[in-house]
Order: sequence, then C-alpha cells, then structure tokens
Amino acid sequence: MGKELNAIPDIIISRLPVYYQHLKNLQSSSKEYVSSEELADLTGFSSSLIRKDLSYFGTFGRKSYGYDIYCLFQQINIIMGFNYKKKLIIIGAGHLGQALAYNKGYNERGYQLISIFDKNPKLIDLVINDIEIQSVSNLERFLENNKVDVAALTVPGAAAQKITDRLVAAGIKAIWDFTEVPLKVPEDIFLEEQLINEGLCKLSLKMNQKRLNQDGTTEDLSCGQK
Amino acid sequence: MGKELNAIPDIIISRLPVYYQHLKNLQSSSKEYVSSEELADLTGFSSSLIRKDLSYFGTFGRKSYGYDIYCLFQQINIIMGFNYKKKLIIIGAGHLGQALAYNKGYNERGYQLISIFDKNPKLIDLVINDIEIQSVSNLERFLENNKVDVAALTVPGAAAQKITDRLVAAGIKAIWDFTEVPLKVPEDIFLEEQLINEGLCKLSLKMNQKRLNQDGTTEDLSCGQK
DNA sequence: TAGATTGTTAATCGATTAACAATC
DNA sequence: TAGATTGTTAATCGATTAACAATC
Repeated sequence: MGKELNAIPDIIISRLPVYYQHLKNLQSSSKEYVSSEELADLTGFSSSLIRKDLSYFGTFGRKSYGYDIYCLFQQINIIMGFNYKKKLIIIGAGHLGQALAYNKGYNERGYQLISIFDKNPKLIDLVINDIEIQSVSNLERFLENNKVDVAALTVPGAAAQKITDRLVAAGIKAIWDFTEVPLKVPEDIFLEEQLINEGLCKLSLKMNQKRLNQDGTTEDLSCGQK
Repeated sequence: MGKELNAIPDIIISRLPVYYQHLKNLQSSSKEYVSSEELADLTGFSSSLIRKDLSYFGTFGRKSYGYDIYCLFQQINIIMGFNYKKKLIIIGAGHLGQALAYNKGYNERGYQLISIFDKNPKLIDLVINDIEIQSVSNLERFLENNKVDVAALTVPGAAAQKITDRLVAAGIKAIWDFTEVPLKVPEDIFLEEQLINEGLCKLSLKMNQKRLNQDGTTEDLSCGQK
C-alpha cells in the first residue's frame, strides 16, 4: 500500500482503541478531568507514554488539571473517524455472524449494519436483530445498489477466498476477517484480521510459562534433525 | 505479577498466534518445508525477524531447506502449551456466549469447554452444542467440584466486575474477557481482553486517514480551551 | 503561593534489519 | 559444485522513559 506521509505509527494506532474504551467508560463517571497518571492506572501504559501518544495528535491537556474527559473522548472519536458514517455487511450468518448482528458496538463507532448474507436456504429470509438474511447470490446486485464500506467475513475457511474475491471485484475496500485462513487481497484493500482465539492462545502460553517456571524445568526444544 | 526471569518478550508472544495459524494452514499443503522468506510473504513480518523470533526458542531450521512444517508446528504447539489440557467455562449465554459455544478453536489449542452459565431462567437447561446452560447461582459449587482453568466472560458490562470477583474468589486464575469494561483483578490472575470491535476501530481509522490524505486537509485538533 | 500535571526534550532501552559465515 | 537458506552478529532504527521547565 505504501505508507502515507503522515501515517500514524502502528504502535500508536494499536493503543487508540484502548484509550477510546477507557474514555468512554469514564463518561459515566462524575469526574470531569482525568490525568495521564490515572489513565496509566487504567490502561497499564506509563503516564509518560500516554502524554506522548496524545501529543502526537494535538494539545489536549490542561496543566495541573489533566485532560477534559468529554473533550478528549470527542477528539479520539474524530481521530478514529467515528464521526464519519460507514455501512457494514456481514457475510456468513452462522453462529458468529449472528452474534455480530447483535453487536452493540457499531453505532458509537459510526457503523451501520445494513445486511447479512448466507448461502444456506434455511437461513435466508430469517430476520436477525431486524436485519433480514439474504442469499449470497444477491451479493453483487446489492453492492451495486448500496455503498458498502466494510464487509465482515464469518464464512467457513474453505469459502473465504472465493467470497473475498467477489467482494473485491464488487468494489469493497475494507474487510473485517474472522476466518482463520490467509486471504489474498490487492494492496489497496484494508484487511483486518480479527483473531478470535488470540486471547486463548496467550492465556495458554502464560499458564504454560508459569508452570515451567514453577517446575524449574527448561524445555529443550529442537526438531531432532540435523 | 513481576516478570519471570525467562519471560518471553511480549512482542514475540504477540506474533506466535500468527505463526501458529499459518503453520496450521500449511499442514494441509503438499509442501514439507517452508522458508523464512515464504513465511514472510504469508505473515508480513520480515524473514530476518521470523528467523530471530524462532531462534529465541531453539534451533528449528535446516540450512538450505528451511523449516520442516510439521515439526515447527509441533514446536509452536509446545511453546504455547497447547499440549496441556485446559478446562474452559463460559459465563453469559447471550448471542456472543452462544457463538463461543460453537467455536471450533478449542480442541486444537488444548481447551475443553465444560459448561456455560447464565442468570436468565429462559436460557437455563437449554443445550448449546451439547453443553447445557446452567444457572450462574451454581457457579461456586461447580468450581468446587471441577478444576476450571479459564473462564470466558460474555456477560453485560454492568455485571462484569461482580462475576469477576466471584470467579476470583472461587479460585479461577485466568479470564478471557469480552466485556468492554475495565476489570479489576488481583495481580496473580491472567486477564486477556478480547476487544471484539478492535478491527472495526482500526478500519475506521485507516479509512479516515486515507480520506484525509486524499483531501489534503490536515485536521487541526485541539480542545478549544487553554 | 504551593502543588499538580502537562508537553517536550534528551537519554535509554529494546526491537528490527542488514549482512554474512556456516553449511546443507 | 553452485545455490539456497539458516542462525547470529553488529548496526540501525524506533519506541519508551526520565526529567523538568512551563504554567494552571
């Protein structure tokens, strides 16, 4: 894709959803200001890092007070583009696809879910959270008539690449991928892998590390071949 | 928690699930070996970084051949502790909780889902993917009689801290959290936040950045206050 | 005023890359 | 042998932290 001139460093991008979440939760507190030190407690990032991250985008703080919670939240919303409306469709109305249809996170981030597609005739015409599931054979026609920004992919792995190719051919520019297979897309398509089992992986690894530390053993790994 | 002596750097941990996923997918190819260069193509990490990451754990490669796919996959499984059996419960049988009940990723990672809890009487006794939903009032009794390693938390945000406190009191050491509220847990508890909407956040930000770059505008952010 | 806390600089720390000897 | 590719070193690059002047 070629980095843009003013591209936000990935490492900062990865912390923005965390700031967003905590500031959103702080809205419902009675506090007006939050300090970088308090945000450090909440997020686990150092206060110094938080101040530096925020200063990348502008000057939001007030010396000796901290950051106006409401105001900073609004700014983060603008930085993340949540004030722009985006249309979303879900491809694959299995259990995960259906659960995503009930996800409450869209509106606050500027997304609107407008349709769900599946190929299973038993699911077609079923209404999930006020959205009717339609046949994936309608996909191209639907995309011609509706400006869709993001497609969530919750189809079985075996179908993922074919559907992706169709989405790309129909002009979709961003894919939110829940399948666990590697997808090939042109360079100008935004592809976000949502590794649903990532947390389970990390927990397993951490529990394993703890076990190894307690046992005092050091696993000697090698492939046994020269 | 205090870092362990031989703690694997977080940045390497974060790439392990990606290696795992691609090596798993490579199992079903006809290839026997994969080079760091090929893995670089698949993952987007540089080949140099991949060789360095893997060398952190041992010597797995074979000069001029690359890495034995099956063997390396097995090693990654061992590193992540997937060869150890872990028991999992789900708290909250809403749409997301139910979708997690159908998740196919447990077994290959050494997890076994053994129960689902909810407080809604309409859901109790319902069978989801062969697992019976039981009343959350049974939680403590159940945990006394069953060694549970990880609890997945898919309850509404408002109930999250209370349930967490009960889980911790009952001896749970690892929580896979899907709620979007900050949870307080003792230092010795592993807590993994699974930010389900993270991908949507990043896509929104990237689309917004692209728009800004095309417009040539630079948003001037500031809180309007001195 | 005294205390608090930002925004920013310079110093430090750690992660990534480039390069290449070793060797299959 | 010539070509391929690892494992590892040293160099580079970038991210984080510590510190503090500015100031509310």
